[in-house]
Amino acid sequence: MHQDNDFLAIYRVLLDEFGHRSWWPAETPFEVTIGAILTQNTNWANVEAAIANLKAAHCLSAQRIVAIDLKELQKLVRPAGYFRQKAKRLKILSEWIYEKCDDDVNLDNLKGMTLDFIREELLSLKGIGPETADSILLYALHKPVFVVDAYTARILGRHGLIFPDSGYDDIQVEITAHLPEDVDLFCDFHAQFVELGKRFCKKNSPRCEKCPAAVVLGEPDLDPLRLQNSL
DNA sequence: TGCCAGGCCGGGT
DNA sequence: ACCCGGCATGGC
Repeated sequence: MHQDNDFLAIYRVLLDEFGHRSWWPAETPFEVTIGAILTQNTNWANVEAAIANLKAAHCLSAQRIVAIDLKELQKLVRPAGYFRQKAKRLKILSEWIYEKCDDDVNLDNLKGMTLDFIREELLSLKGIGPETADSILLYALHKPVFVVDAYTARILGRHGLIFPDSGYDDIQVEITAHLPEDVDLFCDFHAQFVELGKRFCKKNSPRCEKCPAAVVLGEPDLDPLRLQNSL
């Protein structure tokens, strides 16, 4: 389907194009987890406004999220959209964290647990799916999981590096099978995908003009029928 | 103005 | 096992 080093080749091109992203804007592991919920299907600029509200209300710890009145929490996270759902999801996640962690901001107890255990626990919580769980695992707890998001799937799909009907787990397996298990690489590579997506691979853009990935992958093939036939 | 953004859930086939 | 509607705000 592709050369074994395609993914690393893409990474090198993106790294050269955008530089190290040293990504996920947050000051603490708990703030990462908050952001992972708030950014679900939502522009990061809106998430920033919600986090600023939470910060002003001193709600950037699990204990404070657990304690705050639900209606008040809804008001704080409103700019992030889906505010009723997200307020509930923040409560559920914070209750789980508060029960597991002595330090409800740095989450050191979680860092000592195995990746698979935490992932299963997170996925059992209502409102946490694979991407949110993996974002927490990678960016808050520094566990080696590759985060697959809409940009990643779209970019790889348009370049024919994954099958059109690939699901989240399929894509994750495909990527990690061709990369060294390296937390820093996983962090930066995912950030590069997002940067590339924002600039060149939006949902309804008919063609990725000047897409840097085309240097190693060739021109993107956006015709679904042709793509189907070629696989 | 409508479309999109760093998803996930629940109910129906 | 898929497919789909609902969830919601703010920026271009």
